[in-house]
Amino acid sequence: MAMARSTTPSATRKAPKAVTTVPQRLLAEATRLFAERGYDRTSVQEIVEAAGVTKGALYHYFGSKDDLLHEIYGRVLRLQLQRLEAIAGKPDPVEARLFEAAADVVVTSIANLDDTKIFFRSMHQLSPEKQKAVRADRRRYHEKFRALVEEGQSQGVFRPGLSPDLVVDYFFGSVHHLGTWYRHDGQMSAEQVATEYADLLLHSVRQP
Amino acid sequence: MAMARSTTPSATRKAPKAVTTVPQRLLAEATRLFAERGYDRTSVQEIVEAAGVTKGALYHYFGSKDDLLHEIYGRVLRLQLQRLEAIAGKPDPVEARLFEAAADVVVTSIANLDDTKIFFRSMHQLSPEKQKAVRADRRRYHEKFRALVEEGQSQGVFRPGLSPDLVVDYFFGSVHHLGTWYRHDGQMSAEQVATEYADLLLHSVRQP
DNA sequence: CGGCACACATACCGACCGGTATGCTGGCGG
DNA sequence: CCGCCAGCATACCGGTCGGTATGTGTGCCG
Repeated sequence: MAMARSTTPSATRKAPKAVTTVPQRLLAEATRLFAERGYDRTSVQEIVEAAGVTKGALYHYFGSKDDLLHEIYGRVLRLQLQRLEAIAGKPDPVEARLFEAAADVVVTSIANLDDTKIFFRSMHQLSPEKQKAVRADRRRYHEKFRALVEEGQSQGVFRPGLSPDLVVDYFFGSVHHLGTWYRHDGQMSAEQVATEYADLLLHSVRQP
Repeated sequence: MAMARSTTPSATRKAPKAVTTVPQRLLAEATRLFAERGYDRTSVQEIVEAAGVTKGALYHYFGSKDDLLHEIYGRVLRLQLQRLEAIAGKPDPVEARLFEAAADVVVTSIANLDDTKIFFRSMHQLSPEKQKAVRADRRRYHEKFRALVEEGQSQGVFRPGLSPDLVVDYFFGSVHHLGTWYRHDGQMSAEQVATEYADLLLHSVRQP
C-alpha cells in the first residue's frame, strides 16, 4: 500500500563513501533475482542478503515486496515511453520514425533484458491496483506507437487493410519474447537484432 | 520424478457414470487456475477443491505438482508439432505452407489460450530436468518451422538476407504474446487474427 | 552538550504449502 | 463368499515466507 516509508537519502549527504545507495542495491539485486528465479521463488531474505543488508532496511525503503516489482516496472516503462516520444516527435518521414522507434525498443529491451524478462512473467503477480496502473502506462505507450502506424496509413505509405492495434500487438509480442531467447554472449549484437526486427516490421506494413 | 503412480482408469470400466475422469478434471482445473493466478500462487489444495476431490486423489495420479504442469505442456506441444508436420508435408508451394502453418498455430493457440498463457509464464518453474525436456521438444518445433523459411529462401521466393532463426523467433514471440491481449469476447475472431498474423509474416519474408 | 530522528539490525510470528503416511471402501477375480 | 487392491479420503508434518515490533547507534540541530 505504501511506497517508500521515508525520504530517499539524497546525494547531499556529506560523505559519498558508497557509490551505490542501499535502495539502489536492493532494486538491482531484486531485478537480478526476479529475472533469474521468478518473483514468487525469490524470498525477501535472498534479496537482502544479496544486497548486504537485512529485512529492516528493505522495509524501511519499500512498503512491501510488491513495491519492489512495481518500481522495477516503473523505471523501464518511463524510460521507454520517454524515448518513444522523442523519436515520434522528430521531423523525419513516418517510415523512418517507425523504423527507428522499433529498432530503439529492441535495443533498450536487450540492454535491460532482466527487466524485460520480469515484465511479462511477473506482471500478473502484482496487486490488482498496481496491475491496473501498469496497464494504464503500458496502454499509453501502445497508443503512441499505434499512432505512428495510423499516420503511415493515412499518408498512403502503409497498407490500409491492416488493423493498427493488431500490428502493434504483433510487433511487441516479438519484443517481449526477446527475454526468452536472446543471449548476451550469443552471435548477434543488439543492433543486428534491432535492425532486422525493424526491417521485418516495415516490410510487413509498407505499401508494396 | 515419477509420473502417474498407477494405471489410468481406462474407458473399459463397466459403468460410464461420469463423463469426465478424475485425472481429466484435475488437469482441466489446474490449467484454469494456473492461467488465472500463476503456478506458484495456485496451491494444490485449490486445485483439488476445484476438481471436487482431495489431495489423496491428486497424488494418486500425479507424482507432484510439477508433474501437472509438465503434462499440460506435453499436451499442447504434441498437438502443435503434429499439426505442423501435417501441414509442412503437404504438396503445396512453400508460401502456402508457411502461411497455413502460421495461421494454424495462431488458431490453436487461441483455442487453448490458457495453455499458451501458462507456457510462457511458468516454464521456468519446472524442475531443471523437465525444463530441459520441454526445451528439446520446443526446439524440434522451432526447427521444423525454420525449415519452411529456409526452403522458401533456397527457392528464391523469400528474401535471402534474413536469418531464418530470427524470423522464427520473431513470429513466435507474437504468437506467445497472444495470451496477454486476446479476449474471447473481443471483436476479433481467432481466424481473423490468424489470417492477419500470417499475412504480416508472409509480407515480411516474401521477395518484393 | 543533549536529544532526537533517521537508517538500519535483530528477533520473532502466524499463516500457509507441498508432500506423506495411513485409513477406509466398494467391486472384481478366484 | 472372500480377500485384495485400486481409488480415493483424512490427518498431519516440517519448513518457509512475508511482514512487524522493537532495539540501537550516529550524526545533525538547537
